[in-house]
Amino acid sequence: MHLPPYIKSVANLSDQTEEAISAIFRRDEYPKGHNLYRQGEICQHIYYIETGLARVYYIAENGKEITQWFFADNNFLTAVDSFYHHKPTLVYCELLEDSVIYSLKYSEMEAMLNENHEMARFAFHAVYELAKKLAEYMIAMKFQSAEEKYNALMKEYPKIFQRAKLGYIASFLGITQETLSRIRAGK
Amino acid sequence: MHLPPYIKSVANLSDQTEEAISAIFRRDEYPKGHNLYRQGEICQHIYYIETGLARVYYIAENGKEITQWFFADNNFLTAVDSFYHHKPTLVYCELLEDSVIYSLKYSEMEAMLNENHEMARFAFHAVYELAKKLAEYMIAMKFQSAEEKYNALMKEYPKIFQRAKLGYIASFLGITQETLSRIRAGK
DNA sequence: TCTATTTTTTGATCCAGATCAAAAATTCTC
DNA sequence: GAGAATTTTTGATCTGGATCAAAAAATAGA
Repeated sequence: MHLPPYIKSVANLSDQTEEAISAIFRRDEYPKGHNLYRQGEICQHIYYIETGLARVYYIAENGKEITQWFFADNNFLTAVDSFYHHKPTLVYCELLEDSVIYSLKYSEMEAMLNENHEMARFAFHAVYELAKKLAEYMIAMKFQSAEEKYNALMKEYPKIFQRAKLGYIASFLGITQETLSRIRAGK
Repeated sequence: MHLPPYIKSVANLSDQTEEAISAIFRRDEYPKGHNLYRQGEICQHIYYIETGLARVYYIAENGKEITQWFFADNNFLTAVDSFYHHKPTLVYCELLEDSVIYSLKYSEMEAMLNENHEMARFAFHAVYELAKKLAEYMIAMKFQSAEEKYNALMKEYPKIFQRAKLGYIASFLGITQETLSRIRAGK
């Protein structure tokens, strides 16, 4: 993997550390439909999506799949609590496209954390990226009408409609697929 | 400040580092109504609430205050993006009770990050706590009826009704105050 | 290319919760 | 402790979006 340049600079990493971090990431190509992790499993890795699209979802009490969010190219991704505390995760993560995924095992990261403080700074950054995304999403989604949410998503990430199916996007927005379909048709 | 014991152990900090971290936190007592930060400002600190209650909110387009979330005793709190990237924050943070607040300036933390890798691990942990809280909240709030959200909040944090006013709690839950009042009355 | 399967759209109905308005209760302030 | 200000409750009405059902369109498999 090559670390996104802005991380290197913001986290103030030396060339050497960047090299070390890049080296312990493992590169994989997975097909569409592959699960990075499943509910009940312990998520042992932090992932970085070079290309592709992942969907994080959970199963509600009524049995429906509710999309929690999407992660596209150049994003870090993990089941935060599971990863950090080695507890079973509540959510699934499924790839919606053939994807190139870099992964870093927690145990290896921890080992480097102990001997290299720049590595800790990197870890800080990766979790920060997740937290930021969550906070933005929360503000965006609360108290907006279905149509406003749709417009916000279109503005921020119009390609999502070519990359994920309607039902997934609808549950991400917290509305039904039928409503999303109607909004899109402009009625 | 005394660091919560579980952080010391999970983040695997030495007594010495715990001491150092505790030492650079500043202790303040603020009255109810004080703002830890305001929209448009750069949030320069990471806060830890020893006792008290804070409300993070933003102003929607219609001028209404929308509560994003609450932070009570023994929680870390900051405007993630602003803190990390020194950008103006979009939200306000207001104390709803007289509170004892510990704060740590980013610049000081950064300095320690450079000379002490355990400090970086602590920073990682603090941001992790925020991310976890966000993720849990998101799952809890999506696709639940007003009453389910109310029940979930009551279960998780019943004291909130003695500590924050109804309107704040309602906008936290994404419903109106009137609806919350009716649910509470059991109709 | 034809068929089967999945996904999206459209239609009709209905209800949870919003909105607007005003009364009741609680909390400040001097 | 009386009056003012704030907060909560209650009432009446209305609507955005859910639900259920089925047709149309798109995609995939052989």
